[in-house]
Amino acid sequence: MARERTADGDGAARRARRTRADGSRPVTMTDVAAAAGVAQSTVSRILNDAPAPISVSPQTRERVHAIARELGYRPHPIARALRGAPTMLLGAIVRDITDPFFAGAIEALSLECKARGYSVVLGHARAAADEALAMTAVLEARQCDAIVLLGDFTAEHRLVEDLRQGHAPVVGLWHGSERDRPFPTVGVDNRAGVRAALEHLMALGHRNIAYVGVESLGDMQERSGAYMELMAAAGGPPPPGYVQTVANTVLSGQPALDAILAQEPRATAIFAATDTIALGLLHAAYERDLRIPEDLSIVGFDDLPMAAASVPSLTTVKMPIPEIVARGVELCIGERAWDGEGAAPHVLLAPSLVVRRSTAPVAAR
Amino acid sequence: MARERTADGDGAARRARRTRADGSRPVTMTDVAAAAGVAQSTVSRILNDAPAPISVSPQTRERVHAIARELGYRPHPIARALRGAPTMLLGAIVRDITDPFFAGAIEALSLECKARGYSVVLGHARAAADEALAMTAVLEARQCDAIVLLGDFTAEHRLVEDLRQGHAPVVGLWHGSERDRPFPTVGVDNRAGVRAALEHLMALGHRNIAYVGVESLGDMQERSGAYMELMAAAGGPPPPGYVQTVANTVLSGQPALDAILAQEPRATAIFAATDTIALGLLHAAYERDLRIPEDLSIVGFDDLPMAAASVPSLTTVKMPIPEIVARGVELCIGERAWDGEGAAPHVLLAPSLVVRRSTAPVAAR
DNA sequence: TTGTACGCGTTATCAT
DNA sequence: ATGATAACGCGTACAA
Repeated sequence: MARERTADGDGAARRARRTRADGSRPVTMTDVAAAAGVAQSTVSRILNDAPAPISVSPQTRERVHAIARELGYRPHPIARALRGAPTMLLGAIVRDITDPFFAGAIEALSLECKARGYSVVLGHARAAADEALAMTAVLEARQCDAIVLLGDFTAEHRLVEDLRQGHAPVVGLWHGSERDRPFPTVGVDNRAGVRAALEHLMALGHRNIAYVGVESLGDMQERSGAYMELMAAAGGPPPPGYVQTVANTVLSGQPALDAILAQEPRATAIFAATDTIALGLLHAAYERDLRIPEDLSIVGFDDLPMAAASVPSLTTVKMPIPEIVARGVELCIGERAWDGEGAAPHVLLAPSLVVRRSTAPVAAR
Repeated sequence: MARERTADGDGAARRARRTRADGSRPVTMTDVAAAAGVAQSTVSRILNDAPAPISVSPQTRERVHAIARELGYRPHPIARALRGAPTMLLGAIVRDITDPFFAGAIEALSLECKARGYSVVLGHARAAADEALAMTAVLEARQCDAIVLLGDFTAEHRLVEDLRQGHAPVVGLWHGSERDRPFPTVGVDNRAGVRAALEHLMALGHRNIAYVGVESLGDMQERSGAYMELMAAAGGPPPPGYVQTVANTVLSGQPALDAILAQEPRATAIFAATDTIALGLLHAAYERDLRIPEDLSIVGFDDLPMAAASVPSLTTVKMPIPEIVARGVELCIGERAWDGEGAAPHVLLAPSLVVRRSTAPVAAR
């Protein structure tokens, strides 16, 4: 019942916020002022290092500082925020926290924010039904100074619409390449990445290159599109069975591999849309007693940390995560954030190929 | 310069908070009240579903609701919070976001919080020097209703002290098993996990079981302690070279493996303190042309998602992450949160062994 | 050099 | 059934 829930939450919070073990309550500026025998405004000025016309008696200044320390005064960020100060909070809405790729992105985001004195608030919008919650929980919150979208949310019209009506700057990372962007966007040049991967395989003599894609928008669609185009340009389009589309899980490796190997001519290499898929393929191949790279070459995309330590280590397209995150953060809370004038910027960063041990020249038959 | 930084942040925030593309400002209750021709307090009551003696004219109620919707009114969480409402924010301080284990924990935490209507604020305290920052950034913030420590922070005295002086309930997950806990703690029964792993190996005939530990406190120390004890109890203590202590990275696998294999009698199995280490060992063994599990059995700890998809899949001790997180959350923001009376609860959950394909009977010589 | 007073957007307690 | 009003903790013009 709504009533009960409210009462409960309120009570718990009140207890948490206003009392502690010894029954005391948080020390406010007023408390410090009273103890020091000065006005609250004086305390405010002293503790904030006198912004405007510097003027404080060294004596009272020292006294106030001492008392504040002694009383264990701590500023109340919420009161500050209410006054218009930045909350130093950056909201991150991520489609799937489970995805190790986004885990890495969150890590990078957290680091970048930390360097700027910001903290990260996490939110999800996994299922479509969750839009509302994500919206009300994090976004509706004008308590974030800015919001970063991690992944492609172009299909979440409601969320995007809500965001643009909000009052915080928004930036989308890996948010696909739609035409009319309501906010700045930073992503990777998928086409360049796919080209690098395919050229690498072709230089090794591979012609029968299959593809395992992921059922999603944005990046994933761009990658499969680039694969189709580049394959068509280099000797004709691949047979239909060469293209598999699966969920982005390591477990998808097995069915995808089975389907591809059932196809003639037999593929000598597989390009996976993500490292997660590629690692799943490695595992599936092992379970089938297929040797990598002797019997089959595999290339991934992302360069997850695990890609360097798999068996065998994975040749992959390295995603410039830190750079993308840095650009994105700069665009929403940086000194040169987008001012909302004109078209929203769309930054595309270049990936690079990392050759490891999951690829080899095509076997002489 | 402090001055410049303040001015900058303030300006950006003011711009972000108070204006948007069309130059308008957020719609407040006062705005709605004015438009509806009623008092602001009336709007408050209506929009909050009349907490006390229910009494609102259906007409005005409907009108206010309509106008609020039309104007796009959204409550201001900060103002609410200032009034004592819970922020519905839970602070998570994690030692190392890079660690996939904690990434999984954060995921679980995020899910658990979401179910309760909370959002997660991320903070780190990687290096000791960062304590202060973590403190001021997230904690100093009474803006969190509660704080969850992810990992062992017993050595961070300053942080812990700061926390206990704070006004938000704190709970430590995987926080080690020190004596005097200033706050509730939830963790895993490391000894039981180690025992399960070693008994599994011994049942397979292994006697020469080496150990790769991680240089850290809490859980890691408990695991190495349990290993030493259990080995001693089952046939005498292992030779010194059998115990390696490394950083918790996949890259640590190679040096650890080299060191262990240089030891006589040659180990037939290795127990790794974490899956990250175990996966690194898998990789290192592959690079050395060692077959797993034929030449060497390997057991990990944690059961990371990747453990099921490695080559070969990894036998490991499954960490009950969701359960631990759920208990922890319950202890700080749940209905039955610790009331601060008496000793802080210390909950220990049991892990379970997951047998996969990285372990096999010791080879007949 | 320091104190007074007001407002940020809410909620809650009085009156009416 | 609804309107005025006082906090919440802080920053800051303005007055002294």
